[in-house]
Amino acid sequence: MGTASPKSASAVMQAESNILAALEEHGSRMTWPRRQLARTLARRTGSFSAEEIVAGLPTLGRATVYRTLRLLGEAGILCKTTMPGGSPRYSLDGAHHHHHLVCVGCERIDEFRHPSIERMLRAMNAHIGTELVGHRLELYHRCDVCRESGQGGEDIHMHGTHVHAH
Amino acid sequence: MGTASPKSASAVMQAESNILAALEEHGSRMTWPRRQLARTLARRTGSFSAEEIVAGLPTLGRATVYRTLRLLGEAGILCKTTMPGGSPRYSLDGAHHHHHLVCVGCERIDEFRHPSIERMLRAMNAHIGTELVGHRLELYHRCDVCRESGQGGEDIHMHGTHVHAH
DNA sequence: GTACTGTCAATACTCAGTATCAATAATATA
DNA sequence: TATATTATTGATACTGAGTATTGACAGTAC
Repeated sequence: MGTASPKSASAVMQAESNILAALEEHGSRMTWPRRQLARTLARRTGSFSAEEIVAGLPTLGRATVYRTLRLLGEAGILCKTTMPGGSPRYSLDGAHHHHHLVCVGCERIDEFRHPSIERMLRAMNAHIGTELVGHRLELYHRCDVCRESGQGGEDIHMHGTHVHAH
Repeated sequence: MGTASPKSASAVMQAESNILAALEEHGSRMTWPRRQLARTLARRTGSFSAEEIVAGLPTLGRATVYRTLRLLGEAGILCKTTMPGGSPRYSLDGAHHHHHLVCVGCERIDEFRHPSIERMLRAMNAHIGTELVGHRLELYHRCDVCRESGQGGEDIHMHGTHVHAH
């Protein structure tokens, strides 16, 4: 389900131009702060918090970082996901419609698609009598790396956040 | 899918003793603030925010309200759900394992279960190679009442929050 | 009734953003 | 190229949703 190793130089460049292209298509101006952000995000693997990005780019204003992250979300190239405990994490998006597989150990976020999900949604659409307008689905797991190394304690509090344990 | 009308007196009493029983079973002391909270929550229909409850019980401290809501979550009788825009809503829980159907108009939250969901989860468990530890699934819709009355604009921003439009 | 310990209210704090706004920079146009 | 237009920026203050702390107090066990 993808590697945990750092991105190759070409993958980083690819990611960077994807981000810039998304901004372009979204009709946004190409500014120095946005280029900085694109460079920084393109290098990242896994997920990250907004504050990590803020801290890594001290020359940019907090508001600018948050604004641009929102922009990239609207441009469809960045996703905001919620950890079981409730804290938000961002990750770069690849494909179109997908859901997130979140490791509760290392907070790595992978995308997945599966026909069983679409099938389930169709069944639900028929089951409830009304017009479905959206859905949110996240699966939490412990990835191979984390299981082997014992990362990410068992004491994930999932209560009160409507995350169901299996 | 349930009525939007206020609860009957007996339903309120039932809900209230359910809450108190859950606290009891959870090993918590029976105090005046908790009884107040139980009374208040039992009367509510639909979903509510923590601050609504705080405002409605000015004799209780903010922290007490939040603590007790968390407690009730742990006791398995209250669920915290997230609206598409990200704001949290609480609702009293009935059955055991269920998911939430959230109306984006009136913020009413209903519970549902459906075999297609469990089937989907089993399929996903087989599909990904790792140990699933939890999931979060919410379906957003516009309920009949809201559709007829045109409640809840079309301008629900779902971007950047990883809520997928249908 | 006394001790023990859970719970309380008040307060200050954190985290994750958003609103405001004057200054500035990117693009469009002449 | 110069100028006009408008988007964007960074600083700052603010909000919403909670959590941590603490000394006072109240439930329960004995």
